[in-house]
Amino acid sequence: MSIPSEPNPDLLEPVKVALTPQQRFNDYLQSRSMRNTEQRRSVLDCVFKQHDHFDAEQLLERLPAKGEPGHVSRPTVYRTLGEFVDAGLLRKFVLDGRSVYEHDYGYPQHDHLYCIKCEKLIEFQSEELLKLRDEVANSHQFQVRSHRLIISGVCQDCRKGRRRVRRKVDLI
Amino acid sequence: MSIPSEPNPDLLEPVKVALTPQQRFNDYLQSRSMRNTEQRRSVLDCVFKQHDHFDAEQLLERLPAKGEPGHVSRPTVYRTLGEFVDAGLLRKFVLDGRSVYEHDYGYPQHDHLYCIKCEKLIEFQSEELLKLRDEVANSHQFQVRSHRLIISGVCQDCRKGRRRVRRKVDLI
DNA sequence: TTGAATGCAAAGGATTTGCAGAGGC
DNA sequence: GCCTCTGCAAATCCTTTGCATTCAA
Repeated sequence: MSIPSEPNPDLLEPVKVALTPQQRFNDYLQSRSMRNTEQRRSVLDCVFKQHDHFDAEQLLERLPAKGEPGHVSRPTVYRTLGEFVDAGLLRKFVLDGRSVYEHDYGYPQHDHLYCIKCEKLIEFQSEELLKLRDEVANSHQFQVRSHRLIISGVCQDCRKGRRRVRRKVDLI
Repeated sequence: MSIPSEPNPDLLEPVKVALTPQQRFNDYLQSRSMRNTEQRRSVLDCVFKQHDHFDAEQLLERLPAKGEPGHVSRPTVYRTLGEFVDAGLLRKFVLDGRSVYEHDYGYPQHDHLYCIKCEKLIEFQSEELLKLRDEVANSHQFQVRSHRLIISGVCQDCRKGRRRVRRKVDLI
């Protein structure tokens, strides 16, 4: 399953979708006469096995090691992640100099709080923000395609916990 | 002068500040026993001569060429930009894989519309956004340090003008 | 069979670093 | 004079690319 069934207060409600990510990706491949390879299947399974944010490096560590079945090389991981973004399965954004990916398909639009101490990403949804975004765009005759809001600061846990680590430069 | 005096509808109203960027940077240097070098002066003048967004490459092109007085090497430009960010003179954010800088000192908080066609950045201010940001943070017991909102799309000029260029991946 | 996909090694672009010499204070 | 700064060259990090080989359809 692609969507965790355990209730988790940190996760937003999944959106109802007709197809599994696998089925949707198959459609995407067929529509472009691309091939359903073992590597693409392996990466897709790995990506949708857990719901979290990850970068290419983390995905590589999570995939089977070299020599194991299901192993995928670094260039292919990068290529495949780009395909998932194109296919609408993943969204990509940049944090601290590297690309971070998150589930898009079957998951609602949202934005993030980013803890500069523990680097945790906390998701939140805001209708109001969308309205505000569209109003601003309208007033500039600007046609919106997407937006990205990241609020940086210190999360609840890190405020309570050990002393705060000060960084020289914000990461966003 | 650091703040342009010509009225420009695309610029927000400058904030009243007691010191010039030069004076403020001198204070910063002295407070850290850092030195007021010709290179730092040259970069500072260049950066505050015009109000716009720029990256390290563009700044290098704008600075005097190698051999000319006021020339600054690439590593020093990078080092100096970091100091300006620390000193609160500049803000930095990442767009399309490179770091972009803009005036912070003497300039009000704002966010951006980003045209994915002509790569223009349009500034806007929204009290409402700040309120919304603080509400969201509050509800997560999150201590805000900063935020970054970029709305991507197509600007007025590019909508009217020539046909739109489609990109494979959004840049934010 | 045949074009698409993979893995390797190598390139790429932006940024950073080690270090010897230059230069503020 | 001391200690910071600079410039150079080289390294680093993340990501992409060229190309011969492998493989799905």
